Amino acid sequence: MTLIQELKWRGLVQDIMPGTEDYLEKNKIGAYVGFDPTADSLHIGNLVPMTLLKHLQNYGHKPFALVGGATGMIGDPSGKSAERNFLDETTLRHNQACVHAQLRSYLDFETAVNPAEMVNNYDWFKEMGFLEFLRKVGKYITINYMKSKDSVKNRIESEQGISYTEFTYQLVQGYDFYWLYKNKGVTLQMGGADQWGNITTGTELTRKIEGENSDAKLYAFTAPLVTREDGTKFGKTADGKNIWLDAKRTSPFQFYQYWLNVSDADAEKYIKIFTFLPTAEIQTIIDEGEIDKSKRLVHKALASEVTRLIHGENGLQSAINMTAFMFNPQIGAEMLAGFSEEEWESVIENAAENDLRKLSAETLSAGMTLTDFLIEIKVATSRGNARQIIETDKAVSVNGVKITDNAFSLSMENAFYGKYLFIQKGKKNKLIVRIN
RNA sequence: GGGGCAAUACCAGAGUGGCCAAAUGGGGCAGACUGUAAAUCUGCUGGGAAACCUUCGGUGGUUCGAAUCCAUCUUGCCCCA
Repeated sequence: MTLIQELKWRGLVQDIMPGTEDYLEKNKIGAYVGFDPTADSLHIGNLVPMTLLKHLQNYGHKPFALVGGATGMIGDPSGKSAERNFLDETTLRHNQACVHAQLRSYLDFETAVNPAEMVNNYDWFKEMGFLEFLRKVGKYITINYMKSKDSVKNRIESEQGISYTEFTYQLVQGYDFYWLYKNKGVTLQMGGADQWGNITTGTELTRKIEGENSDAKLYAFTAPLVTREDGTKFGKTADGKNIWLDAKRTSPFQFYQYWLNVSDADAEKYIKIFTFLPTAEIQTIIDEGEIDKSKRLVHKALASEVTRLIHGENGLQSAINMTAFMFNPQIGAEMLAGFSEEEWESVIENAAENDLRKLSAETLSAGMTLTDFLIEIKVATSRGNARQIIETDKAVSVNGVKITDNAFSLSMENAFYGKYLFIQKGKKNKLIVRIN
């Protein structure tokens, strides 16, 4: 199987420039994707481009990760309906450094043959003046060409229009490709499907600058945008929060759970896209999963593999331990009572922030009703809501014991070691309250 | 500049003087089933233990009583010039 054949099988190819497949088979080349430094952590929406780079590297090509220090200062109009705000340079610099660090643990920057390399387009744009840009870049591309790109066309036709700055974005990104070609020998650009327009501007620009007769030929392909079967946006929790790669923002446990909870169809799709398991092995897992759906083999393989890729073996182990704790059907009063202080602490260490609450000892030792307690730890939004979940839904358990009386009184007596309370609301919401 | 229409809870959208905390659908939460699924079914979904209080774009009226009527303002849509 050629690299492109495999990537197609995995569902990672949308548009591809003619000749790319052959080219990648016959040469060892440099390939790049760009990352927007809009936050100080990447999120799983960035995982596809990262995956592409890693596949390329595994196949012997040299991956370049471009951090868009310059482009990030402008804003890509692709997929955006409104003009974006600028980021200031300090923030941008900080974000770049963080993104850089995350990529270091994902790609191999150390290997002798084809180490990954990090570049920042701010480095070649910071010295360039406006006149130079117009002469070097703007001269080669017609407005007509630029206008025809979907990202631009949509915005021109929309009421709010598009600023000159965002309109020019594609030239800036296009020049990146040219620059990397000239200075780093990069001949392939990849990205999400929404990047196709910007990418082709780059190949077009290079051809124009180098002249039609030169042998300058750049290649490109894009990956489809990843969707979710349930219609929600990929990479976001139900309440719209991003799933980050930074363990401080999204714990390995939450990360693992995200993958474990995707639909059956998505699990089969994602295991191909996001893991590096050999194709034959993936097929086996899918086939075996089909035999007994309840085992959720595909989900587990997907969640484990991806968590290991991002958080390492330790992160995965912590996620699995935490999962075992939080979703153990046996978990009840007896089991909780058997926990040592060390075990509680280790659970707390692995827990996601969402699953932890803090409460002062004074508040609790004064004694409080379950109703007030639930409001205090933000499990209930009001007293009415608290009564609803306690008495009507009968959904609340304290330390593994179901409580259906909203006047139930809590005090220090209830806390294990005077420090820990375990609260469940329904089947899926479990949290640990740490008294301090 | 002139004329018409609209604004309702998280969203969509009924309600056009009291029976309206406001139909219905979606979403959300919980329960049954299950695989920590999907589909389906059930309950709940402004606050308060309750009396009752706050809510139907803003303000001010009419009325025993207004989301509903009147005036005015704001915003949005449409038509004419």
